[in-house]
Amino acid sequence: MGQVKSITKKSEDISAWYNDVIARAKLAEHGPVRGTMIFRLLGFALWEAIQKTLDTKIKDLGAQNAYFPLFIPLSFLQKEQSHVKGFSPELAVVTHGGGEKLTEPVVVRPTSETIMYDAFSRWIESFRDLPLVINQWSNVVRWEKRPYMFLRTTEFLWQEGHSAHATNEDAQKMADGALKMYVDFYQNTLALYGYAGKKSETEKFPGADTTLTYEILAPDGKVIQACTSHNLGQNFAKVFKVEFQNEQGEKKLVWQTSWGLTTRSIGAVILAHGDDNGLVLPPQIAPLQVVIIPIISKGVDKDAILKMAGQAFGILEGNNIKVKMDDNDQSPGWKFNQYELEGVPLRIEIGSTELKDKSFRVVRRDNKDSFSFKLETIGFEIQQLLSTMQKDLLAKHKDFTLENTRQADTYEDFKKIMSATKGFIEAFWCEDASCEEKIKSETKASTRCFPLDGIKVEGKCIVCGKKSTRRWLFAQSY
RNA sequence: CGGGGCGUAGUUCAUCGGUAGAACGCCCGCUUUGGGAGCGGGAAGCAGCAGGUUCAAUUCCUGUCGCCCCGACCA
Repeated sequence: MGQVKSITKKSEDISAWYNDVIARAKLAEHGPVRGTMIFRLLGFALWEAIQKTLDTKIKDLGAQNAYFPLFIPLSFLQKEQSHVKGFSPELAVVTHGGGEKLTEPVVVRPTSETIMYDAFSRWIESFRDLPLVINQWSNVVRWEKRPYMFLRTTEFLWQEGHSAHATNEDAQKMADGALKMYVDFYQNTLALYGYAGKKSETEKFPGADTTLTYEILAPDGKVIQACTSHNLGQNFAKVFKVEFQNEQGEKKLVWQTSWGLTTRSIGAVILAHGDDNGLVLPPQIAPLQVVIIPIISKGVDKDAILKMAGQAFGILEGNNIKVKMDDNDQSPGWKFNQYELEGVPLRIEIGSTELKDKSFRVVRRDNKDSFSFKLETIGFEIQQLLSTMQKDLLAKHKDFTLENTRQADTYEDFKKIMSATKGFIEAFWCEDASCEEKIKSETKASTRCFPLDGIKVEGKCIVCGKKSTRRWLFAQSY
């Protein structure tokens, strides 16, 4: 029996488990420069699947794709004060090019508001040019002090949507719409439950009036900011002079939004759904949904088994299911482990037993439930099972999230929860930055958001006791 | 930038003053195939880099670079 080092148990050390899964499932590896990441085949296939689904939704929102340059003049970033203040600590700055010192340093984009809106100011002239909704798929660089695979890398891939509108109401609708799109995507495609809400003043995007977010809970009780959607107001419009003439012929500044989702989403999927055997992929984004494993032992009709496997393959492929037949000569046990590691949602086994009663043994990746299907119905049954599994994964993550969302009415309770189970805490906060800072430095928990569906109630700030009108969500973040 | 750890085969590590070894992986052959199969053969290394000590350095010392983990920053 060959010895294969198994991955660290998720419950033992989630960080080691996470790194093991990424390495063993060949999702990614570290690049030679700190904080950079090589997306290997499976890791990039996941990103492609995300892109494919999300790109359609983005276009349904009314956006069109474009591409803006990687290099931005430093002066562009400096135009919006809070923007440059927010980003300057993590900028990669190019000072030399072609062997010569550049007259003006250029930065590698940390985000593209500035370079896009410089162009917008030329593109937009009339109210007839509005709304302008542009999306770009790109990489950005933010020099991270403490990188972490997928969740926090110096270079990451994302989509960034940017829009300009005639009114603040239109801009807010856009920001709301983008967030709704992300929530739908996370829940129905990535099977990840979370809280949608508004960021606090200190947590919002540098340069935004308001920032919307979707916050996802990982198994260790820490929280992942899964996306952002900003109402930028006229902050950038002012400095980049993005103006239009309205019906009355008056010059007006546009109202803008920007919104993004990154490769961090892959990290969230790994963390939330994975188990001791490796990845568990929601069927909707699994690059491979079903693997067929013929099991050929001596004394059985190999050709008959392969024929059966081929029939199932044909039917599934005809049903647009992403299916693969693995008739390589590794042992069945090796294959079982391998595909479980890679998170393939369903596996079909065909051996002597199945050949005898003309059935297919089907095993679910997430809970190991097994089924026996006949050839006549296998297409339908597998379709059903994939959709059931998709829903079950979301339900499971929702249950987990709700179980780990607690209310704390005193700072003592708050501290207790944060040092024990962690997770989300709903607590009253006066919305004063100093109380927020105190909580953060003492408990590592920051405000994650004020939930969109949060209700207004009377309460007292858990730190200072001042009047508060609503409960905010707090958590430690990744 | 603070605290800790580590740089040796593709990977994970062992060796320890006398210039290298295991496991897994990989390649070839035969035998196998219901939870990481067996046997035989094989390829694979300027021991991160630069100095120093020494007859001799992967090993000891100094420096340097890089990476990983833990804190402050962040999608």
